[in-house]
Amino acid sequence: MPELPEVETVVRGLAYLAGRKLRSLEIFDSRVWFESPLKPKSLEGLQLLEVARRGKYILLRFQNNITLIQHLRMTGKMLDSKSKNIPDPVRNAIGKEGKGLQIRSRFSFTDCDLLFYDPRRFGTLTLVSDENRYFLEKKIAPDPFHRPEEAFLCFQDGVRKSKRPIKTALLDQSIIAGVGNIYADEALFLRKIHPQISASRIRELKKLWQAIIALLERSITSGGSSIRNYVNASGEAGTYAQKHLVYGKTGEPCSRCGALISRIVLGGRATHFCLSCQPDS
DNA sequence: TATGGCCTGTAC
DNA sequence: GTACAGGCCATA
Repeated sequence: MPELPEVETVVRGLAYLAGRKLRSLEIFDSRVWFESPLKPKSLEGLQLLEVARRGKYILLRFQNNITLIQHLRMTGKMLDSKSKNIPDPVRNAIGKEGKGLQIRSRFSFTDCDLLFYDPRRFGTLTLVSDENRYFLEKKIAPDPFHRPEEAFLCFQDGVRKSKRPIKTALLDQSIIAGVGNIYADEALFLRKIHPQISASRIRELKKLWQAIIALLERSITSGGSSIRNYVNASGEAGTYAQKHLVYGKTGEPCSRCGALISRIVLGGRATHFCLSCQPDS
């Protein structure tokens, strides 16, 4: 499920689109467009200037200060219709969009088509003329890679004043943008922090921050986690899932001490940790 | 601050 | 059949 490294991989995979003109944007499922203040037509004929990212959001920046903000949520994918290894359901649905199939939207550029494929329909497209206002309203923290100093201060502030379990705080995008369930569990394991400890009690926040950054960087290098159905724009899978130490390892021996990995539910999310390495106090 | 709902494919 | 996957939001 796309967290920051997976989204970054997608963004890099879409960089080749910069400079092209968008002929049309078709929305086949109005659900993905529900919160957009501008109409798809306002993009027609505009040049795509760059593909960027903030946290888990993909930013398609067009002329006239118009930005298409995309969130893949759980199962969203951006696929080039000409790519050879796109999933069969997508290939079979090309040309039949909007007939109950899972292609939710199509971007027609001057010489290629991008398909927004999203079986679970959680993903969103939002067209705005003021990017900053959008993120301000959503309370999304600064991006940890693009604005590291501000992002750390925001993280420090948010963690210090939250009494929620630290795991829950790490999933809060107003505290740190881009961390999801996988990297939250992995980061807490690396720092030997029990996921249920109150956020405000965590010391050495700089070390936790650095562990998260290092983790995200390593995953980006591997092209993302590719757990379940995540793929990049060409339909290729990342390899970082092979390096997970606790996520999805319930009942397996801890790579550090051999104790069995535990699973609890926190904030409604599966949480994996080593009780021996991450003591409860 | 905690919970349920949104969704549908996949694994048991 | 049923449980589960989880990012985010609305609601209490």
